[in-house]
Amino acid sequence: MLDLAILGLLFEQEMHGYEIRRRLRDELGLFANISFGSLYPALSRLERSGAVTVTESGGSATMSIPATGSLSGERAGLRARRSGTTLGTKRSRKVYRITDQGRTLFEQLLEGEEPAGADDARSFGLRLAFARYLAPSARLALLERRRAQLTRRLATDRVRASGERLDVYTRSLVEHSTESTEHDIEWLDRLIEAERQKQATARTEVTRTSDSTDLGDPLSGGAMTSTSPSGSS
Amino acid sequence: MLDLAILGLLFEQEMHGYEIRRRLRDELGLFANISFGSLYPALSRLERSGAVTVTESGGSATMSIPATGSLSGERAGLRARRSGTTLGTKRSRKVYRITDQGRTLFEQLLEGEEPAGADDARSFGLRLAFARYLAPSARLALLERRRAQLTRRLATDRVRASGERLDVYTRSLVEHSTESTEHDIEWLDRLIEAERQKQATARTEVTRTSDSTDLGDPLSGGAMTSTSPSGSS
DNA sequence: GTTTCGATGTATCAATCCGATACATCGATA
DNA sequence: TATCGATGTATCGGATTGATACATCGAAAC
Repeated sequence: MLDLAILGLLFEQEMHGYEIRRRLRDELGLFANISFGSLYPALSRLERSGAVTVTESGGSATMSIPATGSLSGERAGLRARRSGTTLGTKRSRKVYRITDQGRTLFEQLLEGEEPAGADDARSFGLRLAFARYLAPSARLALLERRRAQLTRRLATDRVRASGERLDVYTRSLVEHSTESTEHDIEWLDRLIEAERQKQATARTEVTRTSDSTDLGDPLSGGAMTSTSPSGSS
Repeated sequence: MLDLAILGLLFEQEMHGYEIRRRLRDELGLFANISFGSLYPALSRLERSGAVTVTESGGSATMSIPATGSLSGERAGLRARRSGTTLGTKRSRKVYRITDQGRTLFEQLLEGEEPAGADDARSFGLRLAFARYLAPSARLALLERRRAQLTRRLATDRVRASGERLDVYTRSLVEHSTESTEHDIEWLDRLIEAERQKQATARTEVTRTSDSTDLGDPLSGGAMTSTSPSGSS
């Protein structure tokens, strides 16, 4: 979940941890205040699995990681920075760069089924924020999966609202929740419609190209059309 | 967080774990599918802290807990039920009952400051679902705290929306999020207005009673007026 | 000039929550 | 009588949070 967000940000440019947090907060809006207690362990996970590489910025040249500990000793890195790397350059920071393996993982996570669980809104919002990396058909599938999910929720919400034994506040809560879900579905319908439109015009313009199936490289198709703002809202 | 939900449900009647989950899902709607991996540990916590007492239903009389382990051995309870309590009565279930200490804790949690963090919507929704247990002034304060919270969010969202460098999908996401927040604020304004109205009429009807400050027993005042539905939505 | 303060930057910890899984019983239906 | 789904309690690993710690840098205050 958080891995997807990190890889998505690193997809276009390398970054250090603090900036990942900042851009998650300022640009995405999801993860209003992502905790460092999740961010740094997530970066460690991704590094261990080979999805990203880390470069210790603090020297002048592109020196590789000084191999001292790096994850064996918890506070070893701190000592090392205090004693050795205080050569008056810049502040010590770790710059993360995505690998080819990381790109593959990113695409798998992005296309994979989203969890139906508690914070589905976050999960969907995150995927939508990176929807430009999806193939048009996968993008449409994402929107329609979300629509179906909200429709199911609406059904159960209506059942709950018809359950009489609710006090004023709980009832207002359920009713407002229902309205919000309806609002979300209308928004999704607009997105789906715009997406269908875009795909139709793209098909007639190109007439016929490498369009057989949506498999293969999920990039190329989606990233190109993302810079053409046509819709209104 | 979950403790508040559990204590709120147990406030009116005793229940066993499975039913707590069911009512959390069917009535509140929050905690769409609360996990047993959080529910049972939470019940254990509450029992350890003395907020609830547990009664092993499975015998005919109101026998107390058989004192065997109860939390020393992890799988001891399972063995005990298999060997000893298979006396052909009912299914083994643990009925939880709130204590006076638990009621005090519930009121503290309900009136306490809600976290400004990630899932503030859940936190607020949960408190609103139990708002009938709050004193009128505390109820109003809850609504206005939430309103201020959403107003702050709206401000940062607008800043984010004015940041140009957003692709189509992210921009749509931010705009929809802003609209939803505005919708929420309008809803809160209706609730606040209704609450003010209710308090005003209550004051003129009673003319003068034990109304000095809202301290003391948070019950009594709130629970009485909850059964008088006057507003529309 | 120096102290203080807030932003930048990395990192850990305890507590909590979730999803998956296991096990067992009950009632109904095949 | 076998099977299946609902009921019921429980644990485990993994992910996330909020709090906290520590350190450096630039600028404003004194």
